[in-house]
Amino acid sequence: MPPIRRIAHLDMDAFFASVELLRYPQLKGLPVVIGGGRRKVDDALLADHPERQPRFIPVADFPLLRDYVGRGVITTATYAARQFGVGSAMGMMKAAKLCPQAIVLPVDFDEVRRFSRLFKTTIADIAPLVEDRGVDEVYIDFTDVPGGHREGGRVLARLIQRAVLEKTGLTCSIGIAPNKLIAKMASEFNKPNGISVLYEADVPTRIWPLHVRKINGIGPKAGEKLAALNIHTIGELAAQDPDFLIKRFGKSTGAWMLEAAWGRDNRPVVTESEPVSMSRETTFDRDLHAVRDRAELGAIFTALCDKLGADLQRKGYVAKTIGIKLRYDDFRIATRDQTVESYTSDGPTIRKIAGLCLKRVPLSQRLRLLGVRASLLARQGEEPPPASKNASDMPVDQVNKWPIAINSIADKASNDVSGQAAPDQLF
DNA sequence: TCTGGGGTCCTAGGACCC
DNA sequence: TCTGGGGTCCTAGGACCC
Repeated sequence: MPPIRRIAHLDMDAFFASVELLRYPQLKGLPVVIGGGRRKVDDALLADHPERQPRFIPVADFPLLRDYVGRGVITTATYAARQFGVGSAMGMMKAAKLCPQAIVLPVDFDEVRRFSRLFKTTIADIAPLVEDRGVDEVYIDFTDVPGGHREGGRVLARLIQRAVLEKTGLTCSIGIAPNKLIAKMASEFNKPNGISVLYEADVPTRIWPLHVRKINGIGPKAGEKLAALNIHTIGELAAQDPDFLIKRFGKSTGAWMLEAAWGRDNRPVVTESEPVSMSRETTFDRDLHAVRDRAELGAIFTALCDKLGADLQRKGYVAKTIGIKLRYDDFRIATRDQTVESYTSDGPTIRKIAGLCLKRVPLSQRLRLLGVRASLLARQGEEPPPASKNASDMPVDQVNKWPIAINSIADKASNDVSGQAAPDQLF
């Protein structure tokens, strides 16, 4: 019989905000939100205080949420700000209404990534099986780590918390359970700077009372659908008949939901994985029109393609499928993909292919966001040989003669903006 | 005055091949 | 000639996560 698994989920506490508090300790305990603008707030602050260090800048000099203008969402809020109902993914303007006195700082991605690497290597030095789950979270397999089972994993978790705090000055919360699914839920039980240990037998008492939305994988849509079926808690979900769930959610989702509700999950902790896609996208300061703002859009488009190419090259990948993503002013999303014969990581080539994608999408409506995506990736120098001969394997310059759709859609778009150039000529 | 940017995975339909 | 599977590749959209 295999030994019981002990899987930990570690979540850094208010990560982005905590990183800023290291730089500005005078803000500790105050409502602070991170997010929004691309403005160099810090540069401006330091310019006003040339002789002083960040930690001596008076609190009164920091920008407030009430004065914030522009688009964007909250990335992280300090616990003091959360008291006011402000939280991750909330629009800045809505947050400003709830907590106008909060201090707002932009995300410093370089700094966040530096601390992310630091806390992850610190953990890996103690327990080597670490799975990356984004910038501020990891799963850790305690099962085969010496001492990993003591007090159900609590001893090792404490050791890791101490090491992370020593190396980074940051706190984290850890849940330890028989699998990733429960560990993820458990890590939220004692936030911040907490540890919680769960066993299989704890599922009915600790997990079943929770709302179904606490299951990692049940989002707004599934949550709503379950609510409409009068299923609110995980325990209520666990009591359902499998056929009932399968009938309403499909074979795989329905079956998975029931397994999840019973706390069953045998996914391994995976330390290495290859990227599936890379992308760059940007939301404009104001909605742009394909024709009327063509120069601005064209420049943004080229810059996105160049950045994507640079990303691919820096990471040593090439791509065979290039795609675009638009978000219209009404928030609808359109995507177009094109797979070409040869792999590329060249900005201008990406731009050429993405330009063809753009011709296949309606452009009469204002745009809020433009994005470029590379997929079907291969490591540079290890590209698999071409497989078959078909239309989508044509060389890039021949793809210009793409037989359908281009003209019909371009015509439609140009009709909508009569008297002006057809959008497809702009890119 | 709504709603960022970077991802993964799944579904479903059509083309094409055997 | 008709019918019918299965498998793979590609594309578009959508749910979900951090």
